[in-house]
Amino acid sequence: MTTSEQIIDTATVLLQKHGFNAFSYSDISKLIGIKTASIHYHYPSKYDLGKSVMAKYRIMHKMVLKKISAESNSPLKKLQDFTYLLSCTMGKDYRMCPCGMLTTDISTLPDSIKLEVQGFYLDNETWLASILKEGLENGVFKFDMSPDECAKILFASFEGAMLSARAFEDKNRLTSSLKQIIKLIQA
Amino acid sequence: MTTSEQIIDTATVLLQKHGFNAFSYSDISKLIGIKTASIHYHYPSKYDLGKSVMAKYRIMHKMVLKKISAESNSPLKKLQDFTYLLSCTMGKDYRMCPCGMLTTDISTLPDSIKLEVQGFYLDNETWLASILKEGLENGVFKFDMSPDECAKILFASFEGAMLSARAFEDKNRLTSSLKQIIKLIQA
DNA sequence: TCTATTCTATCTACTAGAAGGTAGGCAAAT
DNA sequence: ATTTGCCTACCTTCTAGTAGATAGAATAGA
Repeated sequence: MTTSEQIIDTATVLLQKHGFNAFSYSDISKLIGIKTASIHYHYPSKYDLGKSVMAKYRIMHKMVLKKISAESNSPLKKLQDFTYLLSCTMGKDYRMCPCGMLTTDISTLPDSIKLEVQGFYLDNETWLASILKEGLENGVFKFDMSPDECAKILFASFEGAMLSARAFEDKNRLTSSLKQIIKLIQA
Repeated sequence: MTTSEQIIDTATVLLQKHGFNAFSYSDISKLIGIKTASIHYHYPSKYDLGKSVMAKYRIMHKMVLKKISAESNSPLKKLQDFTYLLSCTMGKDYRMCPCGMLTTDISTLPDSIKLEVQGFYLDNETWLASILKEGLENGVFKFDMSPDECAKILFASFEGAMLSARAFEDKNRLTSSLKQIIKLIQA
């Protein structure tokens, strides 16, 4: 793995654990054994780093979504796979999804990062909407709104569930909430 | 208003707007025209301040919840009042609920604050559960889980909806999401 | 092929500013 | 006479970021 990849990956974890304004170049430097000046060489400003973190995260995330879509499962199973993905994201150290973290920090961030964050919301909402539409048509799901609207509240609910699990350091809060949310739209 | 109240109120807004690790005693001092040392007199450490912010917020919030409960409205109307309250919290400058902010920052905070944050979740979940139970019994609501479980996912969803509205700086995202979430549990 | 140059990735050393926090003084209120 | 509430002045540590040196790899020209 190249240094710049190591930097991105380390920054991603620190962002997920502590938030954008709670980690420093010094933290990264200690974790990967490199001087802060070297990090500035790869990512001149912290905002550059933040943008790159979200950009890479989006790409990786979209690949996983594609894989879930591609498998010949029922829409329900695909939705469950999605929530399982969130559960893995949180891991055992109560990491948030980076997008959730950056959303609280958003008033302190430049547009370059803001756009990546919004893009991540849209990536997920678009994907969820397609699954929901499929499930609505073949009678697996039932809801009294458009798939687009339902996708929005679903993704927001998932993010909120991660947040509350983090608050209590209780992963069961996440997994059980995710299950119950899905139940609300099951036919 | 006393100085310590002014400090709390200013810190509350800054917390809601930018997060715990993105405002300083200096920010507060500039806003209310007082030196940072004077803020330390009232709140020796930033953690003391953070705890007091959440404690006051909880008290005020519980008073509003009590008022909503007391009015002789249907459980549906009470739930709508609750979501209207969240909408007011967000205001026109996309403030998050302080509890949502502190939850992302939580890994950098002491137990004293953590407990207040968890308390805020429980305050809301308890209140929501009672409304949900009432509505379930008289047939206004319909969901296939316990009122406690439903309260958890409902509050998480609301927090998530605030988050997404903040990400897009779009209040309509909040209000419309809140409406649709309620729709999911309406009989 | 040998040499000169340029590029890459790191380092040391430094800066200016901001952070949270402390010590001690002072005037007004109790 | 003591407490309250604010002040000035200061401290230490951390922050993001810069300048300039260096060693090695890649590249280009003779």
